Amino acid sequence: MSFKDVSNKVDFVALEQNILNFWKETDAFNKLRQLRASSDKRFSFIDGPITANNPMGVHHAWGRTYKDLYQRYHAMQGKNLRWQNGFDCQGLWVEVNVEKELGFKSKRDIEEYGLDEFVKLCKMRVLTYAAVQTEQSIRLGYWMDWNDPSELRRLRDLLQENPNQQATIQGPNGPVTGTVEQVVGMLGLPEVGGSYFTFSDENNYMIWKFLKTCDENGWLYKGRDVMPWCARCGTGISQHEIVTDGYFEITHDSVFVKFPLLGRDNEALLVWTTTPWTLTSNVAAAVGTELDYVKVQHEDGWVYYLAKEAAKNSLIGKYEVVGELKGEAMLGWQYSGPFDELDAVQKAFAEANYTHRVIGWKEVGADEGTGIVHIAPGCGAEDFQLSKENDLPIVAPLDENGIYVAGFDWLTGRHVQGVAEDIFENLRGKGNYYRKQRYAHRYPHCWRCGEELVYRLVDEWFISMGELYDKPREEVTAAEKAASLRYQIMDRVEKINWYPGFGYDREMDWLRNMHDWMISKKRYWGLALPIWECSDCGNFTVVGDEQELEERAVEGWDTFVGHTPHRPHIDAVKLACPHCGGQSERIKDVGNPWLDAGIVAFSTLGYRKHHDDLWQKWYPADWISESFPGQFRNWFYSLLAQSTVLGDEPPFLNLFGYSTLLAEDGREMHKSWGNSIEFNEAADKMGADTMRWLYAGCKPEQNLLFGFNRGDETRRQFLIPLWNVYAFFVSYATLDGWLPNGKQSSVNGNQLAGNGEQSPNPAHAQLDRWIVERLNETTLAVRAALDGFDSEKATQHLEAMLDDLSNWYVRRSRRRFWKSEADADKAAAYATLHHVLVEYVKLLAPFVPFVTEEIYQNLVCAVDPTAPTSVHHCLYPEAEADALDKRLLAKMRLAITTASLGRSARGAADVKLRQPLAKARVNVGSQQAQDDLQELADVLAEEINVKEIEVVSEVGELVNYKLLPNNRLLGPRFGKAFPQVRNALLALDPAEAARTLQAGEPLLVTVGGETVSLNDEEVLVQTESRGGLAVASDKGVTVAVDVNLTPELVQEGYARDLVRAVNTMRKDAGLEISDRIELGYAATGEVAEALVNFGEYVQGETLTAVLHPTPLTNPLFSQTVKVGDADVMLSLQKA
RNA sequence: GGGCCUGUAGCUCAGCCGGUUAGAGCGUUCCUCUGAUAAGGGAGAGGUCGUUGGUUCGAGUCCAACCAGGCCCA
Repeated sequence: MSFKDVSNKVDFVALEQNILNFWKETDAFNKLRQLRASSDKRFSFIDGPITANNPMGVHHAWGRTYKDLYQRYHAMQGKNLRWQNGFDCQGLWVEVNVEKELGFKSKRDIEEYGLDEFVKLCKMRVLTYAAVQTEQSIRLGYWMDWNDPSELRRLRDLLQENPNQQATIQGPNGPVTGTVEQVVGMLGLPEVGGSYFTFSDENNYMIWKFLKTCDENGWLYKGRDVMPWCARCGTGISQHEIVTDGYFEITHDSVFVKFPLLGRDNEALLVWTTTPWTLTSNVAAAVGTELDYVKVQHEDGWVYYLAKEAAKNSLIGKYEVVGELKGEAMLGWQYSGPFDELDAVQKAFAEANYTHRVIGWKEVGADEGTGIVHIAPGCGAEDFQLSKENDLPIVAPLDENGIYVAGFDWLTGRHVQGVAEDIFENLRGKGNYYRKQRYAHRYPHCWRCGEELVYRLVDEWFISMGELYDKPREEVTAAEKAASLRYQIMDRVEKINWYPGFGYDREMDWLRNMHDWMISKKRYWGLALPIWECSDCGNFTVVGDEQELEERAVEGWDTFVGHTPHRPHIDAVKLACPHCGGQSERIKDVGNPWLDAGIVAFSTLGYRKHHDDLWQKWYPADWISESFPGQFRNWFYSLLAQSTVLGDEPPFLNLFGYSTLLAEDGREMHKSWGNSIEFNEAADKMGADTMRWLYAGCKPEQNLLFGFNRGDETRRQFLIPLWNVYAFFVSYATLDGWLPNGKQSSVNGNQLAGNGEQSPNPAHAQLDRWIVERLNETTLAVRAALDGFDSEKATQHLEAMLDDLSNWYVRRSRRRFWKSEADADKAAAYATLHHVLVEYVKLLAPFVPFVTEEIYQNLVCAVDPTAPTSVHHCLYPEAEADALDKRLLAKMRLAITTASLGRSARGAADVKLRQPLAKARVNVGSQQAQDDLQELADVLAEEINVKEIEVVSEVGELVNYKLLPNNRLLGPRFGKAFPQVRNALLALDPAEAARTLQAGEPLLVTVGGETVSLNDEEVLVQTESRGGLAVASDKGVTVAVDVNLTPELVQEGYARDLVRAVNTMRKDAGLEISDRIELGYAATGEVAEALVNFGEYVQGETLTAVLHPTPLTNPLFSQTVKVGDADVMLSLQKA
């Protein structure tokens, strides 16, 4: 048994591939599940489903790093987990892509193609990308209960062949059989295992149950509203979906139009609109009742009315103001509309017995347009609202494809996009046209296909969110709350911890502002809304599950049975109307996809069938995590809303959110901008561990700038130093045949004396104890950070630990590993470094699962067959906070600071570190610190390369003393008199005052005739270097080095230069670290003397068996190097 | 229009309950160390802390207004 050799050159990407194979071969993930399955400690995580519609991106990898990190962390605490990933499957996202693949332009294409086949293609696309995303997630090192990707592809192919053929898949408790369609509909069920899919029967039927409950509470209704509408997708876009991404700045032709007033010759309202197509549906003109209007006589012969402030920007040509009036005076004025000749207009007006008139509206302003607003209740949300308040008729011009319906004469059959010019022409012909104007504004677009949205009058289905009461929340009564879902959700939000905290405010803000939830979509691929509407009486009824459907079906059940609850098969089922007995048909709409995602806290836990053993056990989730943007109104909201309807507990207890991933240039990633990085590319070039460490270490609430430069930096800063420490350990341990637990291989027969963990050298024993204390300190800090979902802080502690391990512990201990004697000191060094590395790697395992597995396999498994087979099966290290040796930690920190200052002081004097110096003087404030430094003097001497360290309480000529008031104490004590105290203090002689305070006596100063006493805590005594040469100070420590060189010191410096040169030559000559050499040289003067006086030292440091004062005759390697001012010829060969 | 967030070095960001001379990383210049080093260390240059007021003995930090940018909602 021995450690595997480790190269200090490492290819992390290749390493990760090996580890992936290792996990696969050893079935490491399933072993972990088994190890934890019977634990009564649990960590319940519910995955927010990823849309299985495209390969995943590096932004998904960010989120998945958090998900994997915290799941692994909790698994390492012995907890049982669910390990279930989720795929979001239904909705327009998928439809749009399938349409694109088929080259479809409109909904009609889909209907002609056939719903059955279209829906099948949607399912197939989901399976395709679920397989891809599964593979990518595995590559990231994300441990989940993954489906075999090839099995998903097999199901997809079978589905394509024939959905009705029989298929069998292996579940955890045996095979599951059914038609392919049925089997696909069962994915994610407990008896099938693997990821959940929101297109599953269980997910859909669970939503039915939810909707039925809503209906029973009276919260489900059909509403008529004017909504943003995508004419291409043929569907309404709900408030939840209008995201700012959908708003683009574009320029439209806006138009000024005359509305001639009835009974006033050549007098007209001047009206402005940015949507000329809506003029066909004009019903009223709105004015601000308090706004000032003017009547102007224009040179064109017309008299116009418009807002006073708007006149200058609206009118062209010469005009004269002939009157002023308030908007209120215009109320009720009648005018002839711009398209009164259209049948649709005449019919609507006749039915309502109405003529165009002026109404008042408080929102009207004069900043834009003319201060008279064209109102078309069939074409605008606010217009529609006004029509209800003012009892106006409605003219709705567009069908669902954006085509003018019958009754609009020459416009009928034309598409809304592209009629603007013809409308202008028509208005010109009728004399209503005034002028047009290019107008740039932010206009909503379809978030999926990019088409400009229009506003259209539609029937849609809504869940009522309840009234928003005009009073503080705490005053809302129980009865009011019972009637308002909004407030019930808010109560759940209170019970949740939001990370970061502003998440709470965002969610509450959304809940206060949200409208009723529009849940219908006039599309094909999605939840079949379980609403059956009677064609006779118009009443609707909601079906709560598949049994109820079967019981109530009066027709079409045979057509449907055996299929998943999707269109078109579900549409075949007819029910009897419970009100009139007539026939009810399912409404054609499908559901909003956030219903699909929001129900998973119930559907994936078998709420309907495994209520006690699964749902009770895992609900609510301990933790969920998603990217912030959008989710407050989407997933977080839908989870909350649905769980509130169905139960009393919040669906999750802790929510962790993170921001948006951007490219390294700070912009969004776009393929066309060339700044986009695909996940596979990042994994292949950067490596998963690098990516994960980068993600884990960033600030989640801030946007993350991601790219290869940052990846390189991360690798360089963390992974490579980690690897170097590991490679260092293994190369020396192998050389010495050292094994943990006192085991000893006989690789080279170099027996280590003693198995004890304690070095007989007190300084070394202390160093060993220190690094173990640092490990314990880090363990406590990392646990605390991760318990609060703060991986950023955790990585900071872990990086600081590695820095101490690499740049202090190993550097300070190197010689213990080099030396040829195998003694107890060396054994202690090995035992300590091995222990610290192994435990440190366990701390790191949830963050960087690959490299830690590699190191663990070698440091532990290679030499201990009884150890857990994977680092991820281990328990997370623990430490006792009370047992920490804080004294030791502070002491070593002081030494590290002091050494750093020593190097800095040398740098200031421009004396390189290899040149030994006679003395360094160190000053620190407290007696304790002085004692500590005295004890560590040998260490410091070596670090700073001086012969002697003198710890002094004063460094007189080297530093200036400076007195500063301790503002924190003296500010509050003296208040307004503080500046006087401060001045009095500054007037004292600093050196003398310092001596007084150091003697433990108070400092007396006179302020305004009064003597006040200041103690040593109230006055800060600082030393600062005087004039800088060879002195450095920081944090109350001052180090001064003596730069006087004696000939002997110079020679010793030369000797060290020579050692360095020879060792570089050894390396260049390709020698092993342990090879012994003969060394020849040609040198004169001081260098030659150095080689005589320090020959033994040079030989020892370079493993030189024989030193020849002449060049070798047949050297393996030779070189001339510069030492001091002289050239020295060096040659070496193997001894 | 309302709400939230941000503004600190060339870039990315720290900066606690207000308290001493505002820090780090990257980049850059110079120096240095290295038989674990694709590393590491030291130093230099680089700042009207968005602007203007206010509170205070004292403001990067608290308050107000404004400017600029972002997000959310109208």
